[in-house]
Parts: sequence; C-alpha cells; structure tokens
Amino acid sequence: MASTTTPALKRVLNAAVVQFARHGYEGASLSVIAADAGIRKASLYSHVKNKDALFMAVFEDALHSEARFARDCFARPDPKLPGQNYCASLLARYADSEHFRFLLRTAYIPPEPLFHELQEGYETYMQQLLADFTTALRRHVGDALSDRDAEIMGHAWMGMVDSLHVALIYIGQARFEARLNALEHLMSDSIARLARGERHD
Amino acid sequence: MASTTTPALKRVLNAAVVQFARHGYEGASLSVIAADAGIRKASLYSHVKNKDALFMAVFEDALHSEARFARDCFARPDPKLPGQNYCASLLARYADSEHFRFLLRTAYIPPEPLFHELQEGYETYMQQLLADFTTALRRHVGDALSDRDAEIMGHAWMGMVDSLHVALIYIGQARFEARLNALEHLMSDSIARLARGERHD
DNA sequence: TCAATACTACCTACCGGTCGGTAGCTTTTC
DNA sequence: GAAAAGCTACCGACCGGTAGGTAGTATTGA
Repeated sequence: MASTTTPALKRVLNAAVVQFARHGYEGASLSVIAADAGIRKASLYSHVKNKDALFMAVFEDALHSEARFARDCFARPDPKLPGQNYCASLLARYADSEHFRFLLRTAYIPPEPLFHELQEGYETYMQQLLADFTTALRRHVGDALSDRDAEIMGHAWMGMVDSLHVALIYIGQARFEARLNALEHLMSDSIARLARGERHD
Repeated sequence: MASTTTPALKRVLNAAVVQFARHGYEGASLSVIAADAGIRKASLYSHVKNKDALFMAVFEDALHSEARFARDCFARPDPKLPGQNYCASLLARYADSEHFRFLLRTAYIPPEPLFHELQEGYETYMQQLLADFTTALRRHVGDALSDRDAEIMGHAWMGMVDSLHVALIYIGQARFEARLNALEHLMSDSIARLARGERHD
C-alpha cells in the first residue's frame, strides 16, 4: 500500500486536484488532466487504475493536507475563543489550498459511486476536528463545564464551521468576515455564560 | 414572460425537479426526464427551449415555492426565538419538498453556465429571509436593539440557517436535531443578553 | 383546417477506457 | 562486455456508450 510517488504521478495528482476542485468529479475530464500533466490520456493509466482511483488518491492527499492544517491551528493557543485560530484561518486557507477547495467542493455532494468511501474519510476528519475543539473548550472553560454543555458547544461549533465553509464557497470575502465576526459573538456570549458556571437547561 | 403552463409542461417540470434534485444539472438526463413525464426526449423541445431553460424554469418554481414556505413560517409567531419556526420546520420541509432539495443541491455549486442567473435568484431570496428575521428580531427584543446588533444577529442567523441546510444534506436526522438544539442555545444566550440591554462591543 | 404536440431517426461531440505498439533504460545471461 | 530479454512510460487510434440537440413527419384536437 505504501506506493512510491514518482514525479510524473505527482504532476498527475496536481493537475487532477485542480480539475476536480474546479469542475467536480463528473465535470473533470481525464484528457484535460493528462494534458495539464504533460502526457496523453492513455498514459494516465500507467499511473492510476482509473478515474475513481485517481479521485480517491487526490482525496487522501487532501484529507491529510487539511488534517495537518487543522492540527497546526489547534497547536497554537487561541487568542480569545476555543477553535478561533481554525475559523480565522479559513479564508486564507481557501485562497491558498487547492486541496481545501477540492474537499469543500466534494464534501456535501460527493460523486455517487464513491459515496461511502468518501463519507468515511470525512467522518473521521470531522471527528478529529470535534475532539480538538472539545479539548480546547475544556481548557478554556475549566472544570465547571458539564459533559452535556461540552457536547452542545461541540455541535454548535461544528455547525459554525460548516457555516463558514459554506460562506467560503458562495458568498464573498466581506460577508465571510461579517459572518465570522457575528458567530464569534454568539460563541463568546455562550462561553462567557458557561464560564460563569451557568448551565444550559 | 407569463407563459401558460399546460398539464404536459407541468409533468415535465415535475419530472425535471426530481432528476435535478437527485443528480444535479449535469448528472440529470433529458431522456430520463422525458420518460418520467411520459414522452420522448425530442418532444421535450415542444415545451422548453433547451436544458438550460428547463433548469431555469424549475429554479423559478423552486424559488417561489420556498419563498412561500419561508413567508408562512414567519407569519406564525415564533414560540421562543425569532426565526425559530423556519429552522424547526426545515427537517420536515427537506423530507417533503422536492423543490427544497433541488435548491439545496444547486445552491452551493451551481452549474457553471447558469451561475450568474442563479446567483441573482438566490441573492434576493436570502435578502428576503434576512429581512424577515430582522423584523422578527426587532419585535422580540424591542427598542433596546441597536442597528449594529441587529446586523450582527442577522449575519449569525443566516450562518445558522446555512449550517442547518448543510446538516440536512450530509448528516443524518439525529445530528440535525442536535445541531439545531445547540445553535438555538447560542442564539438564546445572545438574545437574552441583548434583551437585558447589553450591547456587543 | 391548422397549429400544437408527439414521434422516429439521426447528428455531432465527448466521455472513460482499451488496444497494439514503441522508445529507452535495466537487468539478466552467456 | 555485449547481446538478449524485460520493464516502464508513453503514444495514436479506436471502442461502446451517452449526452444534448435537430430534421422531418405523423397524430391530435379545437
């Protein structure tokens, strides 16, 4: 399974993530991907078994790439709110990372033939994100935090993250920042309440 | 523009919304849509100019349908929070309305050739939703509400709505309800604070 | 009767994928 | 050391299939 990644394959994968991110699974053409990688379509099959396998390879790359990104965000201490680094970095990340754009494009409506495999990958990624947030939250609020409130805040934060993801895709930069600001206010109010020892009913 | 809708065209539109909602713009096949409507593919062109026009016709229907749904939600008084009726009705709406599923499927990643036309439609729909929420919020909080706080809460609520939309698509019913509950807690905390006359910095 | 709607048959364009074949570098074999 | 054999990456040509769309003709109904 530890297949070596030749330079040619790397070019193919780089071309593929761009096309898949831009046009989706069905919309991306193997001819174009091959051309962008500097070879003919037939030669693709020296490197990958078929379109599905190519897509899954890109997906694995993207998941690893974004997992590392998230880990780095949570490694730095959040300035004010748990998970704040991650949320605040999304805009730049979206501009810079082809892998991230690929994941967002594919996340909500994955290609039907690959649905289950993809679902699993996303699932573990989201679980990791949630776990990271929860530990950050516990560190931030302290022992007063009940399990139930931690779970509620976890759901809310994951919802907030999805909301920001969506904002990246279809509303502009200005409104992304407005939404981020607004949602941080909500989080801040609720966390302040928890820190005062009040509980959600 | 006020073209009459014959029964045959209605059958075509009904078949089309199902296919577009299920498979998207590119994935939906005109042959299948025609077959579902009880005619041959070539006969479609007696009713619609081409695939784009068919898609746009379905889109207009869907927008009107969902605008009416939102209006009905906001016509009823919200039990606890502004906009609560709408959010709480989403799950059932998603199960029942083919038009709604169509809109959600198409919203974030619209077909490229129709991008601009669709964007406009969504834009006015979202503006209406935001306006409805804002008046509900003003009614709920009272005169103490500053314009700035109203705007912040508006952004937050729209984010919450997007978050719930996403939840409908790719996480199950159980987690939708957990997210809804969690986000309502956030909203509730923030609105309680506003109602006490405190302001966001 | 005449327009609207339906049909069959067909078109071009493109898709993912396979085929036979080859250039060129490694490894084997005597 | 050099011929023989094998392997990898590549190519043009082609496959079956499907897509959206069109031309021409038959059917239908007010």
